[in-house]
Amino acid sequence: MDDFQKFLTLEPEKRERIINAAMTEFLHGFKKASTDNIVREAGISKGLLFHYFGTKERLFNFLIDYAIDTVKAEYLDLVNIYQPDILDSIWQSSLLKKDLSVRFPSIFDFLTNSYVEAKTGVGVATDNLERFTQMSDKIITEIYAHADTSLFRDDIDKKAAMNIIGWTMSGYSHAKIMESGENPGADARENYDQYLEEFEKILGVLRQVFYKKTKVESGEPESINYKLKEVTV
Amino acid sequence: MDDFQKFLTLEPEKRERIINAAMTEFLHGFKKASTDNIVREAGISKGLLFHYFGTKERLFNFLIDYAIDTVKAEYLDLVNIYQPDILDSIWQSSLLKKDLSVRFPSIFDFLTNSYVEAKTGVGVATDNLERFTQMSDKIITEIYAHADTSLFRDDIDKKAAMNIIGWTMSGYSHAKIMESGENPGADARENYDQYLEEFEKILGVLRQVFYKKTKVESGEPESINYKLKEVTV
DNA sequence: CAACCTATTGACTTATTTGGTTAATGATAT
DNA sequence: ATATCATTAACCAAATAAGTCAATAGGTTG
Repeated sequence: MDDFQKFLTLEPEKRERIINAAMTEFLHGFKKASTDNIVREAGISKGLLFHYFGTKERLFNFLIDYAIDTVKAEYLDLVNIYQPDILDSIWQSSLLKKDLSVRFPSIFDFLTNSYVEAKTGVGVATDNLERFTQMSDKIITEIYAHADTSLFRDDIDKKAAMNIIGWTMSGYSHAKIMESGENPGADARENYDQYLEEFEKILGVLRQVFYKKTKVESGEPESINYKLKEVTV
Repeated sequence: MDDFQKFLTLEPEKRERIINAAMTEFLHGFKKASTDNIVREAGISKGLLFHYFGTKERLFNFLIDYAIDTVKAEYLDLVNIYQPDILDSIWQSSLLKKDLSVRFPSIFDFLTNSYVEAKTGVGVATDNLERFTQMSDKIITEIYAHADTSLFRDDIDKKAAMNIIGWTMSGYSHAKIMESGENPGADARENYDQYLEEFEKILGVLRQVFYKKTKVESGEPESINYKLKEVTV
């Protein structure tokens, strides 16, 4: 809404350093966040932060809008909701999410926590968050609605199967993020190959147990005929 | 270690109200926790809190020890690590965890976050947390070590299968906790039946896809021959 | 070099919050 | 009544809060 022109024309590295410092500090609630911590973490002076944003509240509202716009543009809009293979669909969205998390490590948690706080605590920027959450939910719903359930074995509960797949993916991401959080510094890109490799194996097992058997006659069970969408990695 | 006798002989309801208020407030870190918030949430005066615990730091250390002892006595010690059926094992531990979470809603997060903070932040009570975490890890390891992998289908990666099962369980719990958090008040016990029902269905699907087919000739695939351990519900 | 402009600093202010204290009060049993 | 206990709420000095502003750094133009 307002003009944060001066801030937005900063060199991207500095800009995102400030954004990440602020989002991370706001993770534990608006009130508990300290502007002193933000500027220390971002490596800028306090005057500069208030030069750009005026007040702590305007900074917070800017972050909400920025996070929403970013997640929309670089995640929600890129998800292919018409992908009939739910495993491919979730795999693709996990990749997108991971890419975004590398640039903005706190962005998803920031939005989630802010939404929870907005609903329970003091009134901060509720409208945009409410709309955004509804939009996110709708996209997830659509992904599941467009899933081709005929790919699944006939004898299993399809809803339960899709839930299990979803929880497995988020559980795996969560475990991996936890793990990488222990040794910071050159971690993300370093372990990324191993990460993808493991992830694909998990995916293969899910495919193996939930999908109908393909009519491939090759003896190796490893080689299953599917192609993963190539996404910016 | 120290004598918190006076506090521990309080009426249980008041005692646990204070403990829960404090654990919840400490969720976002030792420094950011405010004793004023704790006493307001617990419904006691500030003088009383400091009468019992002396300093904020002693309160925190007490909470760490209390949480560790409680989780050990009411969770870790009750888990049957010799249960060969990993699905039963995880199901049982999920029930125990849920029971403990009803009494102390923040206890697991409190320990997890405090451990993370202890390793990265200022030095607070690192020793006990380190030992406790190692003990927890060891038990999880033992559960998986005692799992009878011959129950699994021969053609799937057993490690991957067990990971998927674990993530599914934690993912389901997490989703349910989120959901129940939205409408507080008489929620836990109310939705508990439905919760168990859904949970059992999920469990059934996992059993269906990961386990070897049992030689039951009954046409209905719903009726699978297993018995869940009865745990205090 | 001088003049100018914008980006940036960090010491500063004022108000609130912090952890912690203490004198007074309420309650209970002898 | 009195002694003993738990409990309170006002209080304190120190720290921290958000926000300000005069001064400076750095670059561009003349």
